[in-house]
This record gives sequence, C-alpha cells and structure tokens, in this order.
Amino acid sequence: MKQDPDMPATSIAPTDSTRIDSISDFNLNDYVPFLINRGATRVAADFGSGLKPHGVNITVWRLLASLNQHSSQRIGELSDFTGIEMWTVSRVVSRLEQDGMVERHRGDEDARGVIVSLTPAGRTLVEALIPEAQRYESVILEGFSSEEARCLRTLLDRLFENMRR
Amino acid sequence: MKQDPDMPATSIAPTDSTRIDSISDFNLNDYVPFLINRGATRVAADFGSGLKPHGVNITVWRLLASLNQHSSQRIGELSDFTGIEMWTVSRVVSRLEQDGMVERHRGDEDARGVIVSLTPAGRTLVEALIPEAQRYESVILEGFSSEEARCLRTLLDRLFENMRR
DNA sequence: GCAACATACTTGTATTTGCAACCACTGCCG
DNA sequence: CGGCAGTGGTTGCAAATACAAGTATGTTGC
Repeated sequence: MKQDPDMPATSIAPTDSTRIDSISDFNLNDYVPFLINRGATRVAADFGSGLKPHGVNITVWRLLASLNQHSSQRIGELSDFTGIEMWTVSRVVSRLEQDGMVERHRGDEDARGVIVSLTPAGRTLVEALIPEAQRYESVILEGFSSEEARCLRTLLDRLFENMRR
Repeated sequence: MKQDPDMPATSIAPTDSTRIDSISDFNLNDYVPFLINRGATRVAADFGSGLKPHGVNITVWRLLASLNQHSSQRIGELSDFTGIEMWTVSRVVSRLEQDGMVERHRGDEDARGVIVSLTPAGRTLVEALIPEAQRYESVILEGFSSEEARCLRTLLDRLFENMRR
C-alpha cells in the first residue's frame, strides 16, 4: 500500500468514520463535478416528486421555465440555455406540443430552425409551478446568507460558461 | 400583456438578447436548483463521453469513486453518500458484480444489509479514471481562484446537507 | 444553378432510471 | 417461540434518455 512519504508509518489503524481508504489523495468531498451531480440528483428526485401531481418532470419544468423567460426559442437555443441535449429537447417538446402546452413552427429567417413558444395553457402551467419552485429553493438555501447565495449563483454560472468551451 | 406599474409605458419594444419576457419576476439565471441541474446535465454529458471508452457511465463512476474512498459500504450508505436512489444503486452494483468490479455479501452484524466492496479489478479501473476526473475538474474550474473553488465546494456541501432534511 | 458540405432538427433502438410491489432479515411484544 | 411491525434491499414494468443514423434546409464554390 502506498503511503505519504512525509508521514511516519503507524502500527495503529485509524478507525474513525471519516477515514479515507483510497490509496490516492483523491477526495470526492472536494471534487466539484461529484458535488454538483450529487446535488442535482437529489434536486431532481425531491423537487421532481413535488412536480408529479402537475404531470411534469424536472426536464419538462426546466424547458417550460426557460420558455417562460424568453417566450420563443429555437430547439438549439433551449438546449444551450438548459444544458439538455438537443435530441431530448426535441422529444420533450413533441410531447408538450401534443399536450397543448407549446407550439412549434419553422423559423422565418432560417427554416432549418424550429421555434417553440408557450401557449396560454402552457403559460398558466408554468405560473402555477413558479411558487412551488421558489418555495423549494428557499428550503435548500436554508441557512445561506444572501451573500452566500449570490456567491453560489455566480460560481455556478461561471462553471457553466467554462463547460461551453 | 401585464406591465410593471412602476414603469412608464414605452412604444419602443426592447430588442436586446437579455430581455425577459416573463410577466413575473422569476428569473432562471438566479434560480439555484436550475443552475445546479444545468451544470450537472452538462457534466454528465461531457465527462460521461470521456468515460465511455472505459465502458463506464457517470453513475457507475460515482459509485466506484465512492467505494474507492470508503472501501466497503452498504447499498444504503452508497445511496446516501452519492444521492443516487437505492434502487438504482442496487441495479448498478449488480452489473458491476457481473463484470467483476465489486463483490457483494450480506452484513455480518445485521444480515439485512448488503456490503459492497471493490475487487482488485475494480480498484484498478477507478485508479485509471481518477486522473481523467482530475483533468476534467481543472477544465471546468478554469479561472477560479483556489478561494473561489473552496467556497463553491463548501456551499455545494451545505446545500446537500439541507436536502437530507 | 447544382454538387458538396454544413447546420438544425428528428427518430429507431438500446440503455438507464423511476415507481411500486415485493422479498429478506431483525427486534419487539405477548 | 410465533406473529408482526420496521428496516434494508431487489425486481417487473413503464417512462425517460443516449446514441447513431436519418431528414430538411441553407451556404459555398464552381
């Protein structure tokens, strides 16, 4: 077993629960991609279960909220803004169209693009979800000062920008 | 269309790209659950595609890395630590067991629990993945001071603690 | 003005995940 | 010790997502 050369060998095995068994110095608790995925997995499960009574999952919510903000966007723009792969956006939008929540039509300038916009029913749905979303955010940010929350938002945003390359 | 009563009506429609169409004051760019999910979706896609040559996806990587850190854990502990639902952990562990990357046996103290541990092959695999993981982290944290990175880690960790309730 | 290539999106199929119902084991109470 | 509530884990089936291969439109060079 590899050992830190700066540390003297010890014959007493550590037994506390925070002991790290890994032979490398890699620590998941400090590994940002892990921390983000872990948080997001839980957000999807927790907030997602709150959305279920509305017949909506996390992906649908994110797309609807995105459309609520910029009332009509191309499939590719929705994908860029939300980080959801284009093929998934395409299929989710198809279902939302069937359900009468969005409309889809070819771009005017460039007919390769497909422009998606909320119907009145779609807007009504998003507006019903927003208060729940805000309530949920306040739960997960419990104990955060407004300074800390602002800091988290900024850093997450910069992270996302880095991922665009 | 509703209009902010504090703002005088204007006949000139705003045309800049940052315009918000929503009638409410809800802004996704400041909404933490959205920012986290967006980041995580991209991490899963980007880092995930780097993992594919190793026959591993993001969920498998997270579980292997978790086992690398605490060499044997129960299914429920893996679920708690990673945020992945237990039924998913159970199934992924089954596949990893078939592939010879982990071993599974009933708990000694309490035989309801199932204890999972890495095999030598599993440990070899994780150790091959760690350098790639570190490289990926450095890409997404480009431009972050060590102070900022530390801050992000701390805040993400507190967020996760809040979600445990 | 028409190949040839690029961009924007869609879709068939395979894999992964979510849910609910289930099985395995423990600890407690009579 | 026998039932029975509680905890930990698994699994059949449905829904969601990933990938690769497709269609539709636009742009460029000849």
